Amino acid sequence: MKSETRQQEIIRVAAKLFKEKGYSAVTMRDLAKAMGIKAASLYNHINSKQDILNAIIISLAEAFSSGMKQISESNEACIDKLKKIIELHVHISSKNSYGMASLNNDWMHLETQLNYYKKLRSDYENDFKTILEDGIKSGEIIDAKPDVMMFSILTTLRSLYIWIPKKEVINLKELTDDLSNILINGIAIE
Amino acid sequence: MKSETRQQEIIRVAAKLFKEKGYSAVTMRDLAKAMGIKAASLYNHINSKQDILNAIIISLAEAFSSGMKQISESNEACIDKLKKIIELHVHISSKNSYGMASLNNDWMHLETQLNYYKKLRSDYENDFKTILEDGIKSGEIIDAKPDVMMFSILTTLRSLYIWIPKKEVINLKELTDDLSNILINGIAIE
DNA sequence: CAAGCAAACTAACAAGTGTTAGTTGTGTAA
DNA sequence: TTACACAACTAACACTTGTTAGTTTGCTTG
Repeated sequence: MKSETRQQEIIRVAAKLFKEKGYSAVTMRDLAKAMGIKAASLYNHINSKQDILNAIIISLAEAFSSGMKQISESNEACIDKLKKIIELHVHISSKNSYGMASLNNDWMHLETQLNYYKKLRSDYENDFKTILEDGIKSGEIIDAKPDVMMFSILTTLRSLYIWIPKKEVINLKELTDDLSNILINGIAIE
Repeated sequence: MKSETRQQEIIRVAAKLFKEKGYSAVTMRDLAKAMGIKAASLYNHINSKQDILNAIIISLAEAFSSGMKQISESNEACIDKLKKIIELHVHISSKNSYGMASLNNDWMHLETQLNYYKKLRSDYENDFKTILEDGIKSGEIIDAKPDVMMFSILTTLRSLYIWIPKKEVINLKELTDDLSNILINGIAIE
């Protein structure tokens, strides 16, 4: 059990601050104070503020990509794939709710990695839409506009990072099931 | 037909910039350039950068509050109230998608108005939850956790500002109906 | 003990920040 | 013509920003 390096610690604390105020509003002096050191000392462990953002966002984006790859390549029914996607979001968002804030709100401040991030995101969305389209063809889901369905489900999942930490106790399996039920079957009786 | 004042124009252009990069990353010189003037000239029309943010956010938050007041005080069925809420979000988000970005992402940069904003938001969410609870009691909607249902619906509605401008052409009535159907009845067959 | 190294420090920089003061030009009303 | 308000300007301010250079501290290992 190797413990966290100082660099990982800085990135973790940075993600927390970025969630509260956004990347641009957090200064290196803010981050240093939260770490209990001086701003200049941060540079013994990281190369730049920008690199911190890269580390936070890209690792998360890649986690979603590889999760989606596994799901989309499986032979499960469309509805089951959707449940797996919900599970993926709940899982990642609960483990790293701070980083998820940057992924959602600060991706536009990426520089060298911006195009890579955009590619990962659009691939993800295309896979998602394909799953829905397959479900419509196979008669598993209603014949509504796939992009409206995707928008509705995906924005809910993308906002989990705001909501999960607000719950005092949280049973992730239960949350996944509740969300699956609501997102897939709706909230109306009949 | 009184046309836009210079102040309103500045606020409108600011909202557009805030949507792209967030409040903190937009400088007064950025805003001035977008207006075709020098930064100092902005102060002939506005008091401070902070005041611009206040103007954008508070007017929107109040629009939602008064919309919700009308809906929650009506005698309609719960499901119909929900449809009205969806309509409210579609309507405001389509009219002011730039400002909605600030409302969602930059509210924490409010200063004097922060507590007022938070009050409006929590009142709004309480009214929303009450509508859901009433719907459960009256047997209109399923007996699932009201906060999970609210989270799911509300985060979708709060993200409309990202999505609406991406559609080339958009029929707002159609979008409202599609969203109502998906959010209320789900996407599964049966 | 000596050497080495990781990780903190102080001091400083050049650039960028929101904002103010005072000035200039332009169109309109007296 | 004069007067005046409006809306732009230039110049500057005090402060904050990310980052670098060079130095010190204290542990670990030969």
